Amino acid sequence: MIRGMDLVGEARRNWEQRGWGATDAMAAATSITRAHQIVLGRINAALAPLDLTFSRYEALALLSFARTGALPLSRIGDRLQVHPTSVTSTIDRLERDSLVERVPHETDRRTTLARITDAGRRRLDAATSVLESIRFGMGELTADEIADVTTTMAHVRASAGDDVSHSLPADLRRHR
Amino acid sequence: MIRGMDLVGEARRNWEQRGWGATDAMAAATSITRAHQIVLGRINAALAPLDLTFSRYEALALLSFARTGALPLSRIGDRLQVHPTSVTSTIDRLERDSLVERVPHETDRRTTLARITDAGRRRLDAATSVLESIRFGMGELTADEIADVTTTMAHVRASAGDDVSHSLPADLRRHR
DNA sequence: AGCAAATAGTCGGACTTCCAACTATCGGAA
DNA sequence: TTCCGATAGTTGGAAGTCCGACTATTTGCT
Repeated sequence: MIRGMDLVGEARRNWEQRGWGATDAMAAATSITRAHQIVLGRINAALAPLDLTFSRYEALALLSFARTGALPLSRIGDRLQVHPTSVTSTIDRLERDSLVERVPHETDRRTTLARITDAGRRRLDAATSVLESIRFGMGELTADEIADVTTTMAHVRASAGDDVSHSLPADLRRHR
Repeated sequence: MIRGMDLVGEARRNWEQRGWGATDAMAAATSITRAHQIVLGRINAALAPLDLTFSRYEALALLSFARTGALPLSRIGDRLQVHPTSVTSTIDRLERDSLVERVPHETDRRTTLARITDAGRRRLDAATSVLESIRFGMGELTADEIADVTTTMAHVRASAGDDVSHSLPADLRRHR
């Protein structure tokens, strides 16, 4: 499928022609943007039939990992690195579909917990199967190329203060 | 700045613990998402004082590269790989600030051209300086790491049919 | 104890992006 | 020449993200 001219190459050409700087950084940023668009698009397209989006899927998965199946909204925001208001709207949407429910915190009356429901767990399992089958949008990349993506993005993430010590595939972690 | 636990590593741990598959692909997709969030966040923060966003900046830059400073909206959508409605809203916003103006096509009455104004060019130049100074959100990455980002993302883009033949930094293109 | 600072969540607003549907126009084939 | 399908752009609606502001609670320092 020939879907497009070389967006990044085109930008690079124009950039150099105009004598602007930081060309390689521009190309890198543009590449990340485009790759993100591709991967997210594939994932969301695959999840659409299940009436889920990637962000809602992520929240659902996070809750499913909690021992009690519930977490304070603030912890969801921390883990997913999104703004508190984004968590509110994500949980609103999940709650509307009865995949999650809000329950008050036992002792701290400020906090609200989101708890995954049985329907939520079923939906999550179905969604996970779908995402596994499309390899989370990574297309036809080889295992090495996929490992490369994680490694390279770890550099970017590290530059923003993210801990990346356990991000890499097991093989890489062992050999380096 | 210690800004976060290892989001990807945490996901990976939970994944394996649950016996789910495609773990490396999941980690890669999550890594791209997070890296994109970081880079875009830095870029938009840097552009905010100029009352621009990255998408509006991209449109402005694209127009500035056209000989006449004008392009049909549809061509903007093609080049930037966004939906026609996104172009409409982006150009609406730029036009509101008089950085761009809509002009009718000479012969085809269906098409509308967006033309960058002098104010638009001035704003673009200022924005470009700012983005160069923050290296397009690539943080403290070395030149090699930045080149790596473009190369690795090219694999992902190629898997979606993107032409990536001119995307890589000049050095790499020559040696491969 | 008492009050200021920090924390938790929500609301309204701005922006971007996509989809579906609709209008207008162009263009090629019968 | 006519007509139907393709193309161009807009509008309305749904989602997601962030910010600023605001309420309610909790915590900690004096």
